[in-house]
Amino acid sequence: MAKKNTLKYVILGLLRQHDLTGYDIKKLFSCEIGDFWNSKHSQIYPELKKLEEEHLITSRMEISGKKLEKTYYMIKSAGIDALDKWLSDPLDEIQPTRDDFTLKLYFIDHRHDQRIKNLFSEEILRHQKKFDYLSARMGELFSSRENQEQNFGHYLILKKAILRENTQLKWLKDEYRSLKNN
Amino acid sequence: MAKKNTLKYVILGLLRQHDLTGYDIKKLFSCEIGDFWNSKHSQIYPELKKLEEEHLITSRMEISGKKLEKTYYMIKSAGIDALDKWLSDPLDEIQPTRDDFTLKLYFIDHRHDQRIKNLFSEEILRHQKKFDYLSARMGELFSSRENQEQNFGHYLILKKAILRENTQLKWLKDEYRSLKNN
DNA sequence: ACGAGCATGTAAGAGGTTACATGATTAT
DNA sequence: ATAATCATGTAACCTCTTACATGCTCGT
Repeated sequence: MAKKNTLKYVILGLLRQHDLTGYDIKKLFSCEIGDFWNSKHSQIYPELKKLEEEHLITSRMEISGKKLEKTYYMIKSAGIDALDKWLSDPLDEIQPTRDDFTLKLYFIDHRHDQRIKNLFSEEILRHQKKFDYLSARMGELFSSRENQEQNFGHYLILKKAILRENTQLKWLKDEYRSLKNN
Repeated sequence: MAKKNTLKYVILGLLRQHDLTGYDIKKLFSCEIGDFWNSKHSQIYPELKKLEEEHLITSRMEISGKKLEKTYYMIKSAGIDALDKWLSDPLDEIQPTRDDFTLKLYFIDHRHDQRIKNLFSEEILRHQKKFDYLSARMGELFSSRENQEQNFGHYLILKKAILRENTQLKWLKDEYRSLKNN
């Protein structure tokens, strides 16, 4: 997973839409963007400084209240170029999921091992929660046809994520049911 | 992704099935296990030594041919205990996919951007290849009911992976078609 | 006044990739 | 013979998480 600096392009992509502070970027990762990317603030702030040194973005200071300094970052044309270049690069190899449900399940050999049922019930809860969240966001963001056209990529990936969760939940529930009928 | 040392448990899980060399483990990551885990040999060999120092595994030497030394690792009972404990631990939070197709798509706003079509056609090829591979493995490994029962977890995760690829491919092809009808 | 959240940063160390390195075996 | 693959290892470097650290603002 190391060595690609994808965070760089995630930041550039977000900054192309709006000027943002590091804190704003962090918050975006806890909403539906969190479905496909996440980074801690301790990684975001240094990366922003690095991008500024590379002249891909600039910053401006704003004072909020009496003295709280907020640093807004803005993309520069070199940043847009770098982003566009990345978007046109061929895709990498598909990465392994590294999902711990799958991993653990793989190492349980016997159908009647109780731990399989435990894994499934935990996994169903996790994915139900995610499915509900994503569905709600779809309603909030893209109930109008206009919004779908305006942020078409975002609309597509949200649709894809919901389909994924839906399919997986259905499968999990089916298998869980047949596990109970031993 | 840092900080969980999942590789440790992957290795323990594999060694519980058979004694293996580091090279064997690496090879397993390029077959269907690669769908959910991968590590380079430069990470595997040191990890094996670390696990041996922790007394979770031991090793034995074998000579292949005239002088090629192969180090087979074997799991110890402390290793089995560690593995079992991990299997019973609650699952982590769902991790973001960090998949670059999704990421790139998110940053393309306009329906008519040519790059969307490029992304989809690349992605379709990637997943078609994966789907074909996984389906073939399913046929090889689990055509008999007996094998399904013997490695039940493996059977389930392979089934899950195939369902995932199938659903995704269908979605990709549908969207691709409607993109072409602008 | 106080607590929740806003806002930004650094340091240490674990996890992971790339590149460098070497030598043996097997199939053609 | 020679190329592909078997087999093992280290060093440098990047990515990412965890933990430590600090101060401000807004709502109640």
